[in-house]
Amino acid sequence: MDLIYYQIEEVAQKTGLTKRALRYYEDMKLVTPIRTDAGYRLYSDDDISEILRIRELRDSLGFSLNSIKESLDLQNTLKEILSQSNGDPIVIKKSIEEVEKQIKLISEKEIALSNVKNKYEVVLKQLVELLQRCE
Amino acid sequence: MDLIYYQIEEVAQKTGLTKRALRYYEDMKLVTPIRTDAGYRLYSDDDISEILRIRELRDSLGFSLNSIKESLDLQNTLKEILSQSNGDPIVIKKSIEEVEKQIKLISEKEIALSNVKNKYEVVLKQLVELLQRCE
DNA sequence: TATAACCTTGACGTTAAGGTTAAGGATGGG
DNA sequence: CCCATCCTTAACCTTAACGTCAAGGTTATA
Repeated sequence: MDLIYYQIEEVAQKTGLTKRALRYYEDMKLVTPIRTDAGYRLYSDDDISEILRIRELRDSLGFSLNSIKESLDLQNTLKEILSQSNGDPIVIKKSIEEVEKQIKLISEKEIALSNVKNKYEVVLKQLVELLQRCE
Repeated sequence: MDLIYYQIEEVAQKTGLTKRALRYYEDMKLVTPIRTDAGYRLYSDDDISEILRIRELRDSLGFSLNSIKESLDLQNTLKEILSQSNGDPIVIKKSIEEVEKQIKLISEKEIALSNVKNKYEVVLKQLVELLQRCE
């Protein structure tokens, strides 16, 4: 079974990004589709799910493309480390620290988010009560 | 007891923003410190906590200053609505919808965040195991 | 009263993340 | 073979969120 590839226009539709953004992401080395002999970009399904993950990080979490790249790079080195079933303990410890730092960062964001959410939920409750008294 | 006011430099230190950013936020009408006769900005403690909230929204959640402004404006109109103990039911219903929309948006972000966090936690666990086997 | 250390408003520069337009090659159908 | 419809790179434009002077007013201190 050979792989299916998509041209840029189709990928744009599938991911909700523009063609310009897809090309820009390639410049940033966030995705690297293969090319036809004529130079056309060909995206695999893996490329597309990668792009969707990037989109989620960008849209939902407001990460910059640079920090997204760092995050993806980190995940790749982690994969490498984990694939070799025994590696340098020093490298592993460093990676653990890195990952813990990321998790901590995310936890902070989670707290900030839930604060904002709580605030809105309090107001929502008050509004609903007010509406009931009005009717 | 009269209020305490701070000049811009001190506010910059207290909030971790630059003076330029503070002036820019005033241009954006995110904060409006009072002025001395000579035109110096004077920030109150309330101004400072407002600025800290803005910072949190910007840093942790990646909101644009525009959407932060919209959010703050919404909260102000909500306060007004809630202060008048009976208002126009139509207005109230609209506000409820607005708030529900915001909460939904935040929930989406929360899910996205926890997905990313989970991914990292799985990797972290694997790394810790790998380290133990190495030692 | 002079001088340093604040503050002010411009005004132009910068970076990220694309939008837009131009000029030209590839490809598929009639 | 030709035309429409894809694709390519290159180059310049745009917006947000400031950074960075520059020129000048204010205030505290020696």
